Amino acid sequence: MNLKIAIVDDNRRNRYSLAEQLRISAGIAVILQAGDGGDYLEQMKVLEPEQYPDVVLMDIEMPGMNGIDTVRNSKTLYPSVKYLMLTVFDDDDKIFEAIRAGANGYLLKDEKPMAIIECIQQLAELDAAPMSPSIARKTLALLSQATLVTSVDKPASVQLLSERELEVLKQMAIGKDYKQIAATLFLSTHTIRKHIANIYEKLHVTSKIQAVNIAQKNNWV
Amino acid sequence: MNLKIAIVDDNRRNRYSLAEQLRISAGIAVILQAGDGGDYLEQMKVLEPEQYPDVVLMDIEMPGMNGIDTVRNSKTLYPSVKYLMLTVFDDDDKIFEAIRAGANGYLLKDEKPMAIIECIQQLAELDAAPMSPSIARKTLALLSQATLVTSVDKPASVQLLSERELEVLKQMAIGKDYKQIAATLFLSTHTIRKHIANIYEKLHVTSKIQAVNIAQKNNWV
DNA sequence: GCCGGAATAACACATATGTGTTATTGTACC
DNA sequence: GGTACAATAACACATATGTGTTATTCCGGC
Repeated sequence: MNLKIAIVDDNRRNRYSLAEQLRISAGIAVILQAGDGGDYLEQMKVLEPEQYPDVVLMDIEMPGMNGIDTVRNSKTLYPSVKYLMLTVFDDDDKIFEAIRAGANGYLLKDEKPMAIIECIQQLAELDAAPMSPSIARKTLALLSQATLVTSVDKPASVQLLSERELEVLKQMAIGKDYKQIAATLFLSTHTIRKHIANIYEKLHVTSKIQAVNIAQKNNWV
Repeated sequence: MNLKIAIVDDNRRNRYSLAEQLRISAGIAVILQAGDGGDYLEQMKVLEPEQYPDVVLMDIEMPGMNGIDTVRNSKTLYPSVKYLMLTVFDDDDKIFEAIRAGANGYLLKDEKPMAIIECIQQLAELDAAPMSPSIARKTLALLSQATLVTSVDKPASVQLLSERELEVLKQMAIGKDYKQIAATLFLSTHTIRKHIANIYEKLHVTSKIQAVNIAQKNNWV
């Protein structure tokens, strides 16, 4: 089989011990390690498609680009790569966000190493979706509250703001600062500042909160 | 531990072999067997609460009352009983319906007996939600199409923030800066800054937008 | 090929904001 | 009478933000 695995975690110790365990317990090769999302995407850029990892173990809580944004970004670039989220918390919103972003599985970090290995193999070979049972429970709870929506929407004509500006506005709305938005969208902070300045001019406001308020009132976010 | 298990399946052979496996592999007692939902509910009626099964293995496809309707009906009567659905199909709609009905776990019938036993124990002891990986995958797919309906409610205990802090938060929410809030509330900007710092600490956030987002989500403004 | 606009990027400066610390006052509770 | 706490106020410092200005690249339309 010879699986190719990547590990993204800001804690170097975690990465190494996990990589070591994968190697000795299952002969699985960790072909790429990164300390945050930006780092990971940088390293992916120089790989040929046949070198892509089969499964990426992705920490959620990281400085710089977090695990969820990283999955969202890379799912469009590398749709065949599967992501197994690792987290210390089992926070409802995070789980939902990660799933929407395209995560293929969701494990708690204190899962036994053998269980993690098994999940990696299931994910890679069977196209299954492994979850820690406690995560699965929350997933069910979320689903039972959810209403299936036939993907409605498209308010369409928000031609006032450009696509790019809308993206920036969405990031602002969830409380990110310049640096974080820049990291998420792969732009410089200078560009983000310029976009925001343009947004303010178009909306006739002078601060983040005012802009976000207008966006929310008009259902742009 | 001594778990009490019930099995509901229209195929007598399935019931017996499953019961036998539970008994010899894990010493788990099957205290009740039924061939369909009506049968199951009849038998439950004559039991005292302390005799209720801990976990019920529930087939979905059955003549008479099917597994999903059975769970729906019995969840109101016996809320403490947990249901582990067993099915040969992994049909999307069925999964969603079963979850809404109150199923606590969802396994494919061709799961290895040891895996089923493990799931029963996890469900009973840890209050977890075991799922076959392929079911989990479909669950994720459903969730990613779903829109969370927060079912609102609970303004109630906003004792977290003081009255004064709430006033300040409201002013923040409409886009005022420190000076404007101070002027509106006849306070010094120093005081406003202190209030806001306290608000951040209580809400575990670090910026206006994040604080306002929480306030709006909780209907405080 | 040229033009205009959008997206990108950079620099500089004045303000606003986030954070740590300290202090005074009023008031409710024991 | 003491004390615990909310509200008020102030200071200092490091960052984040708002704003003005300039420049390059890419793309669609004429």
